[in-house]
Amino acid sequence: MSEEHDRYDHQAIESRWQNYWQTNRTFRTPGPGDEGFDPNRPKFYVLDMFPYPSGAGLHVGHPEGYTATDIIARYRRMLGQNVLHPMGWDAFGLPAEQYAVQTGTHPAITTQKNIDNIRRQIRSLGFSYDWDREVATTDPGYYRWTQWIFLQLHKRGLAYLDEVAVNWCPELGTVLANEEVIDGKSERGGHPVVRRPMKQWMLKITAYADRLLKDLDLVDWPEPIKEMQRNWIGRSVGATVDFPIARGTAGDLEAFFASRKSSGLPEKPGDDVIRIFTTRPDTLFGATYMVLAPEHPLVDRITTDAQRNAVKAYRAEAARKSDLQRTDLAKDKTGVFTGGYAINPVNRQPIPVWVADYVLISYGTGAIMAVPAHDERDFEFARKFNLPTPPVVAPADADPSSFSREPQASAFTDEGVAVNSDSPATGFAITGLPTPEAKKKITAQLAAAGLGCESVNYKLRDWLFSRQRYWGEPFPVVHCDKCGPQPLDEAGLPLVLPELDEYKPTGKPEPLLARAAEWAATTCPTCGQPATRELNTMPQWAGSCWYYLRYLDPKNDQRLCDPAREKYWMTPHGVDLYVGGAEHAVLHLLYSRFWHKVLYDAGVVSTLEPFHKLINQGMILGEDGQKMSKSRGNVINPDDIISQYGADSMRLYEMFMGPLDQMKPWSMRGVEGVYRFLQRVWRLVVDPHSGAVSARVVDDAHASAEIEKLLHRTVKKVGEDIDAFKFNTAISAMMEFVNEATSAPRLGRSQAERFVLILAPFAPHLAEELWHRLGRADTLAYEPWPGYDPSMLVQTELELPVQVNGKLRGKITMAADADAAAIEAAAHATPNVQVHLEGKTVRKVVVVPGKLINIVAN
RNA sequence: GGGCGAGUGGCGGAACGGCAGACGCAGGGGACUUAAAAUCCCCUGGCCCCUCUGGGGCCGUGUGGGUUCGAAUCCCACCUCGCCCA
Repeated sequence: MSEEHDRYDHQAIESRWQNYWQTNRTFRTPGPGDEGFDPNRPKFYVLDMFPYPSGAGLHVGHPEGYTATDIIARYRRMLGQNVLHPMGWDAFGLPAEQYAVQTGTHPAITTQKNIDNIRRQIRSLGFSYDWDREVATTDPGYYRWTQWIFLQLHKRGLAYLDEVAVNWCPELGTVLANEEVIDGKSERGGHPVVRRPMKQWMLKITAYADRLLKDLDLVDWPEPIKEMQRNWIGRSVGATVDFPIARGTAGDLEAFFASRKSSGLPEKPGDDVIRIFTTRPDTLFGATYMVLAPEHPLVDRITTDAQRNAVKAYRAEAARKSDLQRTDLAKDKTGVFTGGYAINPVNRQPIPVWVADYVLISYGTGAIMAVPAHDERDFEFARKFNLPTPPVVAPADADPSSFSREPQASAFTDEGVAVNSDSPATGFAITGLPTPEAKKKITAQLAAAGLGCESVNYKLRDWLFSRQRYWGEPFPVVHCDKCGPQPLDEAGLPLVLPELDEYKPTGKPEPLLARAAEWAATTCPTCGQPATRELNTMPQWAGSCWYYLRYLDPKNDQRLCDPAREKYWMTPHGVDLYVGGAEHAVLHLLYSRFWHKVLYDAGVVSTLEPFHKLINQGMILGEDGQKMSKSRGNVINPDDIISQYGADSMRLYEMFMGPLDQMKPWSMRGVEGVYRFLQRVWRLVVDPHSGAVSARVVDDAHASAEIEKLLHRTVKKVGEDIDAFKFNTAISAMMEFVNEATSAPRLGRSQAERFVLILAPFAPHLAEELWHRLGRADTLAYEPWPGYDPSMLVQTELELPVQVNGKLRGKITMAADADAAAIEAAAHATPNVQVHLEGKTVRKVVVVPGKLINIVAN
């Protein structure tokens, strides 16, 4: 009886090779200008969405994407490419600040501690990052350039201060972007949010709406993600139309229309006109009332004294609701009549103006013409408040001349033919025209009268860029009473965050930085007079908008990034592969694309888009099939898995679970399964009794030809599956190889080596160890990927299924190059086939070479 | 309400116009062992039949239709779940 002295010891192996990689800087990646850089190799930039270093550390979801990118990175290094594979920290953010409120610990200290912990966890998984390129958004050497980019935006007129209705969250002590508010509560923490007007920095992302939309065609992203971005941008074509507010005398109105006719449509509508955007100008004759959003500036002016109290109460109530609550179709419409009237420009009819919260100040002009006969929401509203609903569009198959003027039972929202849409008094006339022509004609008539124009509207709003938090990038701006807001000189950056002694939110919408009175007091860079620094900070999105560029040249203190390095790594289409969660489908990816395009216009980057191919990893659920959460107690901690089964098992299991982009539940049994596989690999090469190379590993001259063939097939499949991100089936193929190789008596040394090489991207520690034990001195990280010989893949004999009427009735073994006649003859000779053909006439025989034969008979 | 995606054994999944269930897990049987663990070998979709160390039939990829010699795969409708938008 012999003891096993040298079993698969994942802990020893993994710490040995992690130390080796670190001390030898195995994955240092030289770029242009660096020692050891080889410009002749093709480059590949494979990027993970960098994590927020939370106190809870790594979640099992993180290593899923990181393992996928690491496999790609290691594989492509073996293909001889220069692989850029960096990691960093999205380290500004609220949790560290909230912890500071509770304990008084400076957020920088908490952040550093969390980064150290999560870096340790990531290192323990053996990822091949170039740690020399690590960045943290909280590092002044990093945010100096975030501030610099802000100055470029400002210089281009893309950053401006505006008094806007914001989502103010008293609990968090900050305003939030629309995207950060869900169901009237803050996305983080679920605290109540109210709307209030405040002066804020805005970024003019709308100026890039068209390019952000169009250039989606350039990138290789999952179609649903592109679609979500398209919807978010929400481009729609229609018309802008001005409705004058009803005024004193008929003569005043005449004067208004006459002056519009001569001067044309003004840029700004003026305060006696309600400007609206509509995608259906062809329904103007059906407009029976108008609606202003509660926040609309004309509300006060138009409201009559009799209605003033009701309108005031209504506006207060609306301020407490979120946009979502306000637009929910299922919900009852609410609203209040202002007492005022506007004039429909196409027929000069006065129509009542209401205030209702189903109209959002943030969409279009914040006012609408309501056409209840042809819009669901207007129809519901009109029915509730007994407003008329005359039809002005008939279904295309109806007769327009006899079409009823009676209200219909429901809103007809499709295109059709305009009816009841002529006004001899004004000359507007579109009756009988199909919807597209009607739109065109009435828009042209409006333009001629100076009352409207064709226009494009976006759902996308400008980006609210101020936060009242402490732990974010300070704005490089000074407010001067005389000169207004003045940007700091670029050379003076970074503007470093001041120290605070207290982080608690004040409950007032005053930024926390107001507490740093000494820091805030400065002089105006333009006139030299005393001035105050901008006290807001930037949102967390800022730092993550451009981090992929800093990795290219992380230590440069002269520029954001050296142009030669940018060109080498980003040509021809940016980051080659970007992997992360689908939750960033809209915000991060849209903001990032926006900044990238601005930097492109500024000549800082050379590509139109930052990220070429995008993959979203799916969520990993708990063993109970539920989302992992502390309260459910189903959270899996990567540290536990690594200490018990090892990093290689963790990596392999996460890839074996199923397709990368799908949601899938965790299974401890599954981890044990891949752990057993790795043990089998170990025993295939190493004799566990002696620790020497197994006696099964022999000179190549004595290797099995069958195993050689299987190995070629496996090499081909693993390579192709990696290219297709089908890591689960690549692992299956390697399992099949190991099953066969284990039951074969001999394994050639080069066969063992080649198998170790294809396993290496998946289980790098074990592969390095086996490579070493097979007598190789160096790391295998840069060994060439094994090739395969296509002639080894062809089979001389094939087993072909034989079908009768599409049902499997037998199998025949044929030479691979057998002709159809021979196959047919062999099929007919099969006993079970004869049984099923008995008494039937063969009508047709389908022979698919190399696949099957189907005999059709009746 | 709209858009997109997904429904395959006891479980994760594979196959994506050509032998459904690769690979793994779980389960059953056996070998080794004083015993256990570990390891190795065999079986394993459901129902049924026969002359039973084997062989065969029917059913089966959410439901119902369709296209095709042939459909898990393509088309239409529906159901359920998930995500996004309203």
